[in-house]
Amino acid sequence: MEDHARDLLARGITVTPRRLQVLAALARQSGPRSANELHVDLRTHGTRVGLTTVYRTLAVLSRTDLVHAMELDGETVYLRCGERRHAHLVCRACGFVLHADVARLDTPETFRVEEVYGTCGSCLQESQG
Amino acid sequence: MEDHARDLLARGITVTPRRLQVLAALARQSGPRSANELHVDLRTHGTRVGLTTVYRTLAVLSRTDLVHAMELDGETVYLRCGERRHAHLVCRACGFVLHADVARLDTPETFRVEEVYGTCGSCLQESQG
DNA sequence: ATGACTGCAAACGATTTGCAGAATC
DNA sequence: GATTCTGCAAATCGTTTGCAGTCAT
Repeated sequence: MEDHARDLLARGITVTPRRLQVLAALARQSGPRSANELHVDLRTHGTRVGLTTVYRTLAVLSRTDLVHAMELDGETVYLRCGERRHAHLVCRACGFVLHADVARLDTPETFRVEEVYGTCGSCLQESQG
Repeated sequence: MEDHARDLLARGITVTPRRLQVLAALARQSGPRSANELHVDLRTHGTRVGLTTVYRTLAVLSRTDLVHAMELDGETVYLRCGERRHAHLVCRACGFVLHADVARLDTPETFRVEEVYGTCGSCLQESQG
């Protein structure tokens, strides 16, 4: 909890109860979640907050490296991550996100990788091998 | 034009004027386009067609390797590509799509790459170097 | 005739915005 | 007291669906 406050301060972001609550909600998740899912989680955990505020808070947090926003099945999902620069490998089949150190891909032109979408090993095997 | 018909047949898809027209519209583009942009292009080129049909036709085509659908800025964009298996490197800054042969990325688990989102070389330089 | 293809208008669902009230420094 | 944060309701926008008509086999 206090860690979250420190994280916000370190990035020059005003600390508010909402932001701490949203960070806490994100920390409870095992994978990326949509604004709506986080909203439900927050209310379940006794935080009365509007969906609009959840969106707005996530927007603020996503501008930092604390939270990463990505697209999955046509909706934006958010993942708590922070730490050193890394790329996300997102499996479209199961939604699992792997943090990888592949920050650059050497191709004809250098390309900085942010997210990689595809199918993870387990799902590849399941589907056919 | 005839090529398009052959491509459809080869994939067991009924050949209809609409599908040929949409494939032709895609062939005119230099990069990925949204359903709406393609709709405008079609009407501009004298094809009276409804937006709904454009969506439906793109959905059919996207189920094959002829057309690849991807997400850019919250909307689905479509790219004519076909040919051998390849991954798409999509630059979020300029929308440029690079076809790459990076079909597999060796990470802790094997992962089949479909799209890679990030920033291309030119945009990286522009923003800071 | 039968099943696929098309269009329009309406429905949908995720996200954003306008505005007024509450909280914070 | 000014600025930021918050919530509700309404608006937005891409996309999908219901339904009735058309086309092709």
